[in-house]
Parts: sequence; structure tokens; C-alpha cells
Amino acid sequence: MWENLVLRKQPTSNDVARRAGVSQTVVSFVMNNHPKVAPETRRRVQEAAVALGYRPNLAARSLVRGRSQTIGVLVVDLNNPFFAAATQHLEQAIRAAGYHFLLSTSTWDAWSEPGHLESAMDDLLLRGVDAIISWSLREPERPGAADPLNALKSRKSGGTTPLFVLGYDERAAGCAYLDHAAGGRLAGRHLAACGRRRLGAVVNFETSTRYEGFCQGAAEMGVTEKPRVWRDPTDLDTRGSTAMGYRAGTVIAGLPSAQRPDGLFCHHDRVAQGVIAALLDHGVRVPEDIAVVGFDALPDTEYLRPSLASVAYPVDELCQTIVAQAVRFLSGETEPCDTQIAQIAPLGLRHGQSAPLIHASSDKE
Amino acid sequence: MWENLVLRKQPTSNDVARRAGVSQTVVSFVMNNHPKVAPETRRRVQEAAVALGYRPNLAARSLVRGRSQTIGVLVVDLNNPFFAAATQHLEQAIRAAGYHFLLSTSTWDAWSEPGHLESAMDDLLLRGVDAIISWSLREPERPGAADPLNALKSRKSGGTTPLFVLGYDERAAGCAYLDHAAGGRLAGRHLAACGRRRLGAVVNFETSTRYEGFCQGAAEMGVTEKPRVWRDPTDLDTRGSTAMGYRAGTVIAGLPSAQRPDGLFCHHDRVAQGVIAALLDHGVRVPEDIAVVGFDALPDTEYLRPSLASVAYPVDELCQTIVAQAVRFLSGETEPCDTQIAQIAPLGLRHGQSAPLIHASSDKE
DNA sequence: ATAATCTGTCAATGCGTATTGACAGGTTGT
DNA sequence: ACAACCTGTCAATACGCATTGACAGATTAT
Repeated sequence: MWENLVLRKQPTSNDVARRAGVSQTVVSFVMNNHPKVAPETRRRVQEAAVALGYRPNLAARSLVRGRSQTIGVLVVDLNNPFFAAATQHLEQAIRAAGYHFLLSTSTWDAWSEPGHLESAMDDLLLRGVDAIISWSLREPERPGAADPLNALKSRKSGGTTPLFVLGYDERAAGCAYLDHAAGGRLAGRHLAACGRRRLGAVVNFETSTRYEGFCQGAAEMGVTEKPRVWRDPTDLDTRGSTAMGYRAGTVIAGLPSAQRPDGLFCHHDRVAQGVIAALLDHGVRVPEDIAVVGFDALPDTEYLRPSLASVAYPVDELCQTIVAQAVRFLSGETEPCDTQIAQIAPLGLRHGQSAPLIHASSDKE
Repeated sequence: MWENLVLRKQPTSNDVARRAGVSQTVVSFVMNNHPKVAPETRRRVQEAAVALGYRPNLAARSLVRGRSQTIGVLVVDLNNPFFAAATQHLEQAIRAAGYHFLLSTSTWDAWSEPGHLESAMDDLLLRGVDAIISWSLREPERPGAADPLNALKSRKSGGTTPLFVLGYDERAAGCAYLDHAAGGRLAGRHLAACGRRRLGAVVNFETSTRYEGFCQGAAEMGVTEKPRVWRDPTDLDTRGSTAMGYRAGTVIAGLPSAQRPDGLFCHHDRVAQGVIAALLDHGVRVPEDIAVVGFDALPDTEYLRPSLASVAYPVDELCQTIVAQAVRFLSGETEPCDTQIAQIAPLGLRHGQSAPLIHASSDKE
């Protein structure tokens, strides 16, 4: 039975004041650590607050303060484990900094509709977030595509809310991004070091930096042939989906073996998973015939078989950095017109074969 | 350069009123579709609102209304793709119903700390959510474990906020849960139909319902030996992690082949992935030596190789159902003391071998 | 024609908090 | 002893909106 529906009114600062025998002002002072409160009074108020279970009403607080102590986060697709992990990290960093966390999500389908990004952003602005953190959606090859920065600027009410961009270097109030070229180079060097000479890359939009690094890394290790590119312009997901990987893998498996690459760099691990599934389905051996390298190295990557080498993306560090930027900005420790920029190096190449702890416990029924 | 820092004040309903030559009251009426506004006036106000880019201030609105038109969602671990997908669905359903969506996330580590659940809930209550949706955290085998319902009741301010529980049948204001037994039965019947006779199950807490269904399904198909259970009480993740699967798989692979099961049911696909990885690493062939069935059948499951049969969990339907319950409750169409209960059937068994569209496009560099 | 009703608008008020300026009582400086 | 300064406290106000009750003008009923 579900019985606790008595409409117990939430205690207000006035209730606390009455109980503590002071004015509401003093309660507010105590809650905000205002210095001019006598220690004894402070104690009494705190006691009363605890006794009543008082929690300041956030709506009233934001109303009067004009800011909400909230940082909004814009994420396209939580089904992408990379974004899911990042969201998790962002929330923790934001909370640790004493801010509230507000999420706005979507799907790639919805995302591509015109106006959707704007309305997602409105959603955050309406709640009076003090800052917005968004993944870069820049698509150099689709100039008309959704762009958080423009979307924000175009909102009448958004002119004042700073935007912090994750993933690529954009001139917002701040940005934190990976050294994608370095990541690509790791992949290129690895495949070359494994003796692969006929390289290829499966990517979607925004290939340039990672792909260039990849080519460079391969070249450094003596690969002369420029890696070939497979991409799928029909894939909505800016960063490539598993399905896209599968399609690409199917095409590659269908090539005459002389033209087939023997080493593949994939934009991220899900793409790689799709590619590998397709290759296997069509009788191509992995990694004997084609070695595959992914990107991101999220925890579950190590459980893929055949195992997958992957460039380790320091998501956590990126998230902490961008939140630190936002906090610095909001506390005014920053010239308002400066852009804070952080480029972060990849953590290295993580090899799938590094087996997890083999330490089990079982139990008979 | 980042220049848009002019502190353009947000327009208020007063600004709109002035521009439209009416009182603020009328603006409020228009924004809320109050009937008593002349069509001509309504038009003028709307025009002015659009011109100024006016959006009602949500903080002020919640303050005066005493409710926030917001539904809060509590999720333990976004890194679990199942929860990530569900969160996505929940957000969409909530938005579609005209409510705002507020997320509170955590990690399993943090979750197990005492008081963490309470503070996560406080976080939602503080923002004045009108209702809370949470996944069931019931762990029959760990009676002291975190329990959203108790946590909510214990909050001084929470007595009034209805809780809706996803996943299992709990007596909150409402719940929507899968017919886990039916799901287990599908798995049992499938393995038996494949000729497997020595079955096993890898699960964590809350095995009972799925496991019982599994046994029943197997028995119906003539499997006489009761399936053995592997579990790992040290695994924090209530529903089992990939790492836990790997550990279990290692143990199973280490058994003398006479004792080894030839069919395994895993609590969900990530566990299955871990199990399979371990089996392969130790030279056990999948599915020749051991066939594995998972649970959830999230989109990327179909890209696992060797392919994995999986019980299709109608996450979307569950999410829509629970949101519908919450909305019904909040609009008063429900007896306040009634519990709305929905049991939902699994969608069937999805087979990994059903290949995705083989339709590719490639492009030379 | 007057009363009764209806329409559309508005001024006033309250939601719960943060903040300001006033002020009473105490302390220090001369 | 009086002024100048601190220290704590409080009453009053504003934040942006929704809502109520009043009211003027128009319409209908008697």
C-alpha cells in the first residue's frame, strides 16, 4: 500500500526562523555562511533547520539570485557508451564543484531536424543554467549542420550564457579537446609496427585530424602507401555508428584480396566492432587478414573478441578540465572575453589482450 | 574570439506587457492559454513575446505554482547501455508529455555508500520535482541495500512526492516491470531446443524470477537436470557487470569438461560478453562447446561475434508505461492511494545471426 | 429604460529567498 | 563622558510569475 500522501508542507526559512527565535534574514545568513552571525545564534538556527528538515527552495533562490548554480550539459546520444561515460564524469565533476547538473539529451535522428538543437538549448536556458557544456558537433564536411555555438548565439536569451565545448577546438568561452592527431599517430604506428603495409581507415565526418595523424604515424614507420578511407555520408551519427562500421566492413570484405587492406583504423570502438563483425561474417580473419585498431578504449572494449587495440581517450580528464573552466569563468577568475583552451594528450594504446583480473568466485546452487 | 558577453537582460512578462500595451496579467493569461482573452489581444501579446524572445522564467513559475512540471529520474549507472537506453527513452517520454526531465546519476561504487541514495534523491526533491522515477534497486539477498522507496520516505521533504519504480514490482505509486519469468523461460526453451542438456546460469543478485523461468522453460523441453548457478557476491553492480561475467566464465572454463555446462543463461548481454570472452580466452568454443543466451537485446548486441541470442527487453514500452502512470497520477486521474501496476511481456528471443542491412557505400580517398 | 449578465482587462497580492539599509546595544578611543 | 566605531539583528524590499477579485464596458433580459 502506498499511503504517504499527506500533504506535509515543506518548511520554509520562516518556519526555521520562528523556531529558532530569530528573523528570516538570519536564517538566510546562516544558510549562506554570512560572517555577521553570532556563533551561538548560528548554532540555534542550524539546529532548528535540521530539526525541521529544512532545505532552501531552489526555485526561490534562483529567482532572487538570477542564477541557478546549475551547469547544463548537452548530449546527443546516450546510447553511445563514450558519451554515456562522459556524461557520468561530467555530472560528478559538476557536483563536486558545488553546482547542479542538468542534462538535455536527444537522438541522432531528432538532432538532424532543423531547430531541434535550438530547442534543446532553450530547454537549458529556460532553467537558467549558468553555463552550458556541449560536445562539439562541428562537421567540416556538412557546413549547414547543427552547431551549438551558433544555436546559442541565435537564442535571444542565450547571449549571456557561456558555452564550453568538448571534443574539438572551438572558440566558445572555453574548450577542452583531445590531441586527435597524436591519437591517430599511435594507431598508425601500431599497425605499421605489426607489419601492416596496406592500411585503411573507417571514419565518418570529421576525419581530418585523426586520419592525418594516422597517416603520419604510419609514414613514420615506413608505410609508403597512403591509407585509403571508407566513410558513409548517409550515417547520421556524426562520429559513426556500429551499423556504419558493419556496412563498411562488408564492403571491405567484398574487395578482391589484393586490394584489401591488412590494417584498419576505426574512428571509435563501436565502429570497429561493426567492422569486425562484418569481416568475420564474410570469412575474413581478424587480425590475421586484417588487424583493426579502434579509438576510445572504454572499459568494455577489453572484452571484445577478437581483442581490439584501441587508443585510450582520457574522457575523465577532458570532463574535469572543462568543468574547471566553467567554474573558473563563473567565479569571475577569468577575463570574460578570453577563451580557455586545453589540449589533452591521449593516454596511449590500450591492448585488448591485457586480460582482466582472473579472480573468480562461484557458488553451487 | 568570444565577444557576446553584453549582459542583455532577459525579457520579462512585464516587458512583453508594455510592448503589447496590456497588463502583465494578460501576458500571463496568454502564456497559459487562459480562455478569457480577446483574440485580437492574444495575437498582439504573442507577437510582442516573439519579438522580444520572451520565455517564461521557470524558477518564478515553480515558485508560485509550488510544482515544477518536472519529473526526476534516478539512474545508477549510465555506463550500462541498458540504463543509458532507458534514460534516453524516459527523457523522450517525459518531454512528450509536456514535463521537464531531470536526471540524477551515480556509480555503483558511490551507490553502496550509506546515505548516497538519499542525497541523490534530495537533489531531485530540492528542485521540486513533481514525481520521481527510479529503477528498482531491490536486492532480496542484501536486505540492507539501498532502496529508493525507503530513502524517499525517510526524507522529511519527500513524503509528498510520488515514486514510480521500474524493473520490479514494488508498492510505490506505480511500477512497470518485465515478466522476468517469461523472459527466462524463453532462454531455457531456446537452449533446450538447441539440444543442450547441462545448463547453467550466470547471475548476480535478484536471480530468482529470471532463473526460475529459465529452469521452467528448460524443464518444459525435457531438461531434467536443474541448471546450476554461478554468481559473484562481491560484484557491486546489482545486475552484474562485464567483469563479473569474465570471472564467472573463467571459473566455468576451468571445470573438467564432464562437469562443464553446455548451455549458459546470462543475466544480461554484458555479462554474456564477459563470459564469452573468458571462455574463448581459455579455449572453450562458443557456441559449439557452450551456447550462451543473454538478456536485453540492445541494438549493439547483434554485432557481437560469436553472435549471441538474447531475450528482447521492451525497454521503450516500460519507459512509456511508467511515464504515463506518473502523468496520470499528477493530473489527478488516479486515486492517490492506488498503485498502478503494469507487467509487460518480453518481445521474444532475438538471434544475433539476423544480420543487419548489408547496404554500404564507400569512397576512395 | 433599468437591471442583470457577460467579457475582457487590470491592480494587487503572494510564492520563498537574498540583500540592503537601519538600528540597538556594546566596545573602544580620547 | 562623549564620540566614533563594531556587532548582530531585523524590517522591508525585489525577483518574475500566476491568480484572485474588482471593475468598466458591452450585451442581454425584463
